[in-house]
Amino acid sequence: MDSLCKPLIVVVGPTAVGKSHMAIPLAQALRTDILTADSRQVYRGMDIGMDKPPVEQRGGVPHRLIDLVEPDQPFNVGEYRRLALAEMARLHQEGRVPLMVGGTGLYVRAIVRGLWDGPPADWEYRHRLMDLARAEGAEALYRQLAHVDPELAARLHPRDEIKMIRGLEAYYVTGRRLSDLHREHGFAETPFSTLLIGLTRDRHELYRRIDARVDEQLANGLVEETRRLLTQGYDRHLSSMKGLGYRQIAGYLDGDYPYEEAVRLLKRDTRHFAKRQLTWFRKEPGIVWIEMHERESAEAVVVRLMVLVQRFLADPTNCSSAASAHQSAALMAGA
RNA sequence: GGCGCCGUACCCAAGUGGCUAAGGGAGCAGUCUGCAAAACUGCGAUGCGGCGGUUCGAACCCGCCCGGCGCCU
Repeated sequence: MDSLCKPLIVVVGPTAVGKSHMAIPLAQALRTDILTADSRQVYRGMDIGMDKPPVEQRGGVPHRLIDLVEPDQPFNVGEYRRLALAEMARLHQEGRVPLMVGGTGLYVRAIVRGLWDGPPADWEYRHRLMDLARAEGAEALYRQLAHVDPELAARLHPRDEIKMIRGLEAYYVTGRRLSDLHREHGFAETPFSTLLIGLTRDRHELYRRIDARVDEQLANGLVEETRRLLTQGYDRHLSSMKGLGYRQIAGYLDGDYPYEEAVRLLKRDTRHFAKRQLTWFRKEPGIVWIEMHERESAEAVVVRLMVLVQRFLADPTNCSSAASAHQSAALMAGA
């Protein structure tokens, strides 16, 4: 079993571009599940803010890799990858092509190009480093890192605590330099035969959609959801609560600023996020881009997606198993 | 038509004769291998409504013109 017999279809794009909307008919046609690649939808009870499509809008398509942990439980790429690989193995076993959909670039990359097989987070050690940074400033971390891994230190900004801590942690746990370990891995794995589709649209149009979606989230009860989470004891410094929506609304609920300001900040921060996603995906190799327009119907975009998918499945170098041929036929009939 | 106030970047705005025209907002560009919706980094005026003048030197003073606002007729 080499990667050539493990096809994978991935749909990426910035938030609010319309990924879910496009993915559901595609999943239906492929008779497969949607594997969400979203670092935020893994938290249970965080629905409105994380834009999980409500069950009644999922068209009967099972959504995997969401609602995995409580908001105060740690989660990370490694965990995601383990669970995602298990889901994909299952689907391949059943002769189906997994359809991954999401906006977390790192998670997608860890699936498509693999992940350095390093140690998981050592939180005890991290907290020690965080305390050090708080007491003596980030420069203290930088000095340590420059000592054990000068190459990594040279590449990081002296204020970038998170990445400096990871570098120190890797050295602490493995005794080797993270810069060496990364170089050895190089994101060079090819575990799957992948079709990577990127959805994009005009920036102004995207920003308009973001503004509109934030208004929708608020109308759907984002404030109440945030209040509920805070009441349940999930406080603002949790990684999950620092996600878009909860962070800004919690600020309002705590009296840091008025409601209107929270809304303004949420819209702005979501625009910034979408921009960063585009920056990430822009340099990710192998993405086939589909530019969406307001004037074009969702159905028309789905047809364009289907054409790419059909061509991919029909290519015998990707996978010529009977199952996928069957899927391909179903797709043709549906399109 | 007369008088007064104002005109500095996409927006707000400091500067009222002498270092390279503050600052904020918005925006743009980027980094990323186990917290990634996080975290972190970089970037706007050879120019102050326009044209002349005064001065060694003008966003700043003077004149005319253009535009905006207010009051008067």
